[in-house]
Amino acid sequence: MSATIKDIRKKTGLSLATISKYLNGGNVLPENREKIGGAIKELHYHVNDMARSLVTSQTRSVGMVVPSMVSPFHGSLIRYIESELKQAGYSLMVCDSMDDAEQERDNIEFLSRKNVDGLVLIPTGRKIQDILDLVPGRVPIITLDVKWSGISGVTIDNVRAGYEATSYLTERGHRRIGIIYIGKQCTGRQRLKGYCKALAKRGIQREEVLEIATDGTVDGAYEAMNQLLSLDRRPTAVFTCNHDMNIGAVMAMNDAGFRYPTDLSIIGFDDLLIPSILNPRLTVLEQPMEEMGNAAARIILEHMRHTDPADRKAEQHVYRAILHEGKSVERIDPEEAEKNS
Amino acid sequence: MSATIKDIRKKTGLSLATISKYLNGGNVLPENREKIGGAIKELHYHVNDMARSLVTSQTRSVGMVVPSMVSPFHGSLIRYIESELKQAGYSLMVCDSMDDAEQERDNIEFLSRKNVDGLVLIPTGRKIQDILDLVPGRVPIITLDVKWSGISGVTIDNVRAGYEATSYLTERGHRRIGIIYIGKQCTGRQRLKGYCKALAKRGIQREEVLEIATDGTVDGAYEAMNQLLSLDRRPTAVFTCNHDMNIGAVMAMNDAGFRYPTDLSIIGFDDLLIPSILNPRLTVLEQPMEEMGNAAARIILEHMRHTDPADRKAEQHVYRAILHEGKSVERIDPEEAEKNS
DNA sequence: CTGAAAGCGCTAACAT
DNA sequence: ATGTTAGCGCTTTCAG
Repeated sequence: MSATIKDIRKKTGLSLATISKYLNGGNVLPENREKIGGAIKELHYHVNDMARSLVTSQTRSVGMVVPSMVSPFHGSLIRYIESELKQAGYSLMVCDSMDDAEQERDNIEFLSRKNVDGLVLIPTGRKIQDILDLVPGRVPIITLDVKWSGISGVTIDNVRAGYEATSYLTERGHRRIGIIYIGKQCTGRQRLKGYCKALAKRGIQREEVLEIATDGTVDGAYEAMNQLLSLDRRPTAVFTCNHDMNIGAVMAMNDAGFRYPTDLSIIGFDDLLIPSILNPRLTVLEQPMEEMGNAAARIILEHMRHTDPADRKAEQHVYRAILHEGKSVERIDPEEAEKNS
Repeated sequence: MSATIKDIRKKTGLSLATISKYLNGGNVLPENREKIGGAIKELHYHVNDMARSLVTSQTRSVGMVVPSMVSPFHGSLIRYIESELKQAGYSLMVCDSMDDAEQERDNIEFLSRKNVDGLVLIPTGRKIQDILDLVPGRVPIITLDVKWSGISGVTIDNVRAGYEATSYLTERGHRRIGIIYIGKQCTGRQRLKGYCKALAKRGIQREEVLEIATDGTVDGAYEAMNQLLSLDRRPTAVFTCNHDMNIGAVMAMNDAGFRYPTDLSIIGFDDLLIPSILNPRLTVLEQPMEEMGNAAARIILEHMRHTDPADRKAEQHVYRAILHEGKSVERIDPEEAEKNS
């Protein structure tokens, strides 16, 4: 039905090799180029990717595994990656892990079996090696949002982000500051680290009850926020460490009848619709989604160009989150707050 | 490197044909089944999809085109579709059209060229035929959210949803009701139709200034809401017809200093985090995302099973949106409202 | 039920 | 620069 290179051979009298070369950007005489180009137009010829795949062992597709497609944070990254890959002729196969490590494993295995040429992972927090074992060594893997040593990845400087968010609060008089972070992931733990650094700088003692590790989901943060709100000595401010957790935390406040910034200040993460739909607007650390997505695409493309894994040098791209000020943080008098608590 | 059926032939002494049959569920003697099964385990054999594709002309992948990956409405549908397809051994290639008809066209073309076995579209509103011409006739297409005649699809009863949303408002005394809908899409226009029906039932005159057609984006709804808010005779309630438009409308209210439900009542669409993070909670029509996603997956799988397009009968699956009550609609006195306007 | 053989459409040596 | 040829790994007639 569809034309093949044999049809082009018939039309041009040239050999399959020459036509193949033309198709793959090799050296072909100008006059022959023209002949072939003409035949291609005339016959509406398109390379048959399946045949090409069989011989090259490449599918020109990359797989992507995300914890949850419903989160605009992931959706947004997918968008930019997909767009870049498409331009390079690569398609993107996505798999949703439903915030479940088991599923994540299966997804990676599934995509490997689908012969993707590369893999972009936004890990849920699982160990590196478990995953690497699932994927043939020739298939490059990169991570997004999370950093895995020895593997290329795109992240922000999470310690810094945590530090800046927390400093923003301490500068406004807050001393009892809650944090809701992802415990099983370096990203979350680094944001916590930044938080600790900011406290230390002000000479504020850490308090375990104020630091709540969750799984990073809306529900997890909902419970975490409730926990903080039910404390005898409530924090005057809370730092939520990702997009979905902003949501859970705000929902918990709504349900418990607390209002920000009057009852409690809040600073969140990621500027994707949520902060700006809220009233008052949420103050957040905004990640450069487009840059991160584009970078991820470029890195995986680069790695896929090197068929020999030895030629692929792991590189970390570290971006910076920018504080986007809303009206969710109140300036308070530290001593006053201490008395009231 | 990886084992092939030839290796299995060597191990079992059986012919390629028999092994292939085994792989594809044909009739093979029990003892031979066992032999082959054993060899497969021993050699860690996996079918090479690329080789299989070349001869069957099937890639076991389906393409999906969405207006925007950032919207949880689309993300959510993708999630459920992907999950069902994966179970059936199909991968999902997604493309984001960035709310642009040009891009949508390119995406469909791109996926066709990637030899997807089927296509799931959430159209932005473009004409049917333009798109059908881009895709080989053998590739089944279905739509989601939007209904295209002659093509299978999954939707909700939009007229009914529009009617119920609007009736909910009229029953609470509202007579001047604004609507922000998608103009270029049947989905939006049907919700408008339901709106009109509900007005008519109450004997309320339609007013053009209250009916604003937009492109369905956050920004579009933002402007639309501003337009409504600046009217001399403002509506007492507004109906926003999809997830992203809820956001735009609420943002506009926030920015203009209006509060719901006191200054204005609002009823929205889709229950995906936004309604419940808002305070007061948004009253919305909730679509059964999981059912819709699953249905879409089942339909496209069914269509792909029939290699002859003639065997595929177009079917519409119509679900129902359920009103999920929040606190964004105020009960008012119609006559009082009339006097004040 | 099994085997032999042809071929899907393309790439990549290798020779010219 | 171009042509010849041999596969890539699998499915699928067609005989037996």
